[in-house]
Amino acid sequence: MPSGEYDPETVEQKWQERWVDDETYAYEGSADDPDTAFSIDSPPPTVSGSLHWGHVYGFTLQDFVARFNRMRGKDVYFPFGYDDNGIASERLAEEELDVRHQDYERREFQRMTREVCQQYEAEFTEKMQSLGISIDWEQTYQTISPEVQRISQLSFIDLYEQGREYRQRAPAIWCPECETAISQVETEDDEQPSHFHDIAFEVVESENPDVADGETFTISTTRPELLPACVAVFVHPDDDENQYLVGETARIPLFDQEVPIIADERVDMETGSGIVMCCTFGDQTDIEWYQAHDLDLRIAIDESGTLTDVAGEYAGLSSEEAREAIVEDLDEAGALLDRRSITHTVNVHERCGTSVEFLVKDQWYIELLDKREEYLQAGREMDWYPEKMFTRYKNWIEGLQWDWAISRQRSSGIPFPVWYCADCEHVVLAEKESLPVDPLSDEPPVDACPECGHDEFEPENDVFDTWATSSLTPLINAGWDWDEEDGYSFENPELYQFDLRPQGHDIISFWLFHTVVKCYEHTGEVPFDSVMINGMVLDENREKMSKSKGNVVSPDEVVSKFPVDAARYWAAGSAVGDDLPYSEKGLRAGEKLLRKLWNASKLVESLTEDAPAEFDHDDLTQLDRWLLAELDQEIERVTDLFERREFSKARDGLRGFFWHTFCDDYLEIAKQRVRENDGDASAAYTLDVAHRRFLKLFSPILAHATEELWHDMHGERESVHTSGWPEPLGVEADVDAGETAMAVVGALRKYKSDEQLSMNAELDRVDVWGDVSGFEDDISSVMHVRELDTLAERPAIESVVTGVDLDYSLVGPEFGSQVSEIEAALAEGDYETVDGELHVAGVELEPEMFEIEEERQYVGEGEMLEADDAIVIVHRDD
RNA sequence: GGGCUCGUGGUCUAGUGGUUAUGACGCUUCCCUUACAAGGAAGAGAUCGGUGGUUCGACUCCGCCCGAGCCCA
Repeated sequence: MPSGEYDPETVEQKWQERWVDDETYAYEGSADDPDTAFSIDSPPPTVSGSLHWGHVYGFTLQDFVARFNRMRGKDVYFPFGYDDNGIASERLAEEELDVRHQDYERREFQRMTREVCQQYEAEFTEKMQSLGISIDWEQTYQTISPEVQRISQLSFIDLYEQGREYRQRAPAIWCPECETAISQVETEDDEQPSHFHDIAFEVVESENPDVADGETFTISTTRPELLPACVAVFVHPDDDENQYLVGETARIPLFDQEVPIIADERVDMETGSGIVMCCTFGDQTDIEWYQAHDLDLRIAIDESGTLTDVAGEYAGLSSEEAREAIVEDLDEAGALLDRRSITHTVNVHERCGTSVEFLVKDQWYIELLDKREEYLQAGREMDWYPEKMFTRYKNWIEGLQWDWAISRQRSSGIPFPVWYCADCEHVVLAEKESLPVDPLSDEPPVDACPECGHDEFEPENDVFDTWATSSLTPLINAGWDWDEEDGYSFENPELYQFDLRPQGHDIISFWLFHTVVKCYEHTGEVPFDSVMINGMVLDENREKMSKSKGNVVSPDEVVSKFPVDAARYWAAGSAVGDDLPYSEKGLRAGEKLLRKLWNASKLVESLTEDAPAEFDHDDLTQLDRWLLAELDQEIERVTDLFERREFSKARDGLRGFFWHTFCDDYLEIAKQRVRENDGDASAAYTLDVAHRRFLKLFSPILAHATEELWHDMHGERESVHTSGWPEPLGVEADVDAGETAMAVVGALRKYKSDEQLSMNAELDRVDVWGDVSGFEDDISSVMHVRELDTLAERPAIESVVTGVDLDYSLVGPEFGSQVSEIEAALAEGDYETVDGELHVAGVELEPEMFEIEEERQYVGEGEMLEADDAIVIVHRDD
């Protein structure tokens, strides 16, 4: 029995433990029908350190969907993945064990990483459970596990066999610090101080009379160390001043290679001298030029950022050392015209902040560009919550310029299951049944090259980009595998396609997109029925939380200060897809609702001790039927909103209905009826029924408090979360009369408030004109009216016409530009009504087009109140 | 530089071509009413970022400008 004050700390922890112990949220898996299963594929969070708001918010929104669907009778599959296949966990293991991954065999190091991650996984599990997320803890996976490695390698082989993958020597974005290739999306811009160097280039002797012997021109560069890599010089076609150079040949100072001077629109005329050198490779444009003009390759910088033999005497220097040396020598040679400090934007690796290089490497690619239209169509087939987020997916695909590079030159990660013939470079794949393999430790499946018969093989050193694995979570969750008999198939085919994919809006472009591509190619089916995009959690001032700003509020901190249910209430407060600002006010509002629910429940409990379990709905009083009918409407509304994932509206509407209609209007009356009418079976029954229904409706959001009350008050064994969503009862009621009655009560409350009377002050006599039939006693009892009469006749009032109110939605289309004339005439009072029609400004308006506004003045005894359509007259004897 | 999103009382927020623009928090006044004063009742407070246009009518649609954010260059 609920008593005293609500104690969320005890209650929440109790239920969190019991839900896990009882496996309340276990996926039954007995149904084969995909319509009965409701499957969720959450992007697994990186397991290193602590849970942040992005996780909490995203998972809480998913939990609303999961709980709602579970209540609706769905068999919900809500798994959890730990992403520990990546640099973060690698670093974690190295730190924790004080080792270097290079010192271990890849497989051995991964085993060690798995062990280190276990404790972090346990911590994550505990935190997720302490947030009351209804995850099935029997359904978990680690992205570093051998099972997931097997799926990743199967995925590679499947795509290779479908001809969707290729290996190419191609420019790769390279981080010299991490010594790995990275993808375009792993780079970011950074403003850095640098120097602009004006360098004189000599024009090679020419037949052209416009070019003087020994003529020079100036190029400006921030990277003089790339001079040995220079393969061309570019001039903008609109650059009249320098146009005479086009077609000539330039000689590079210090290095003396001769390069063509070419016109191209990609030159930025505003920067430096407007003449620019093109190197292998300084930036993205250099690559474009290399491809467009079929230029030479002069690779002057290697993987570690060291200069190569191409740089002659500078070979072996780091690029910084080489820069200083070259600048010095240029100066000596008289070719350095100027050197000045600037800040400019450079491309850096987002993880370490090092400026990236462009290298030419052998890389594996997944082909994307040829199927852009198909992937766009796949995106269209999913339901987007909110719909507008589809645009981001669309823009991303339309802007794609590169296929997807999946090679990473790292020593740890999931290896490519590939060997190459040492002689002819023929690709040898691992056998599918033997996966996972590591070519560095395992032998290839053939003794001799099927192509040339050579018997030596080179293992592929590279590992997969982590996205190549992260994009497989639907396949991991549904148990995708291969065997001789069935080929590729699912262990749990009913889960695929997944009903819900949650995703932060910042990573739609790669995580979601890549997942759609991979799964679509493997199964021929779009992996998700719907995508739900969550916004970012901002601080109280709507600014992004960041460690450098010091405005980070941790979830732990909040949950230790506020009930989890209050945090869930707050999380339901933004439209899906919008950012969610951290808000103590929001949390306190949640706490208030919990308190209200608790206190109201205490009262309901005290009133329903003798409530009958059954009661013929036709025999309920008007008021009780009215409440249940209103509740029916609310159920329909809330159901619809939950289906559309408009949690904020569902929350606010339900809160308002519970607080005002149920507590303020109904409960105030019902408590007196039960107390005064010896238990009042009709009211007690209604309270009991309504209260159960409220708990169900609130349960997806206020998961803990509703569970506590459900068990405590209604003695149920089963969890409220599996008790079934309420269906409308279909109770017949005079809803209009009920609403009029509530308006009358409201008018009387206002009267008492205005007259500074207490709410339980007695009123001698009240006359009501208006249909409140069946509610008379309810009004009298709650407002303490001694004698309540309903008037057959409208009380004598003087009506003063104050104006005419037009229905513009009818008048506008009908009369168009005459509307302003009509309005002017009405304002003048220049109109008359004839047989219900309004004659004004030379036109006649039908009765439905207007309403005569009247102010009513009561001239009889007592005081007149207006309550919607009803009129209330209060008589006081004093 | 390009794309997308968003600017509504002091703060947060609903809303959409057509009455008096929703609600919450805060504020003011009143009320201790045996579930809850962390409650209840009432009230004040907004020319809907700015500016042009379309329209009989714009918070809503369109253009431009200003401001904030995200993604991509």
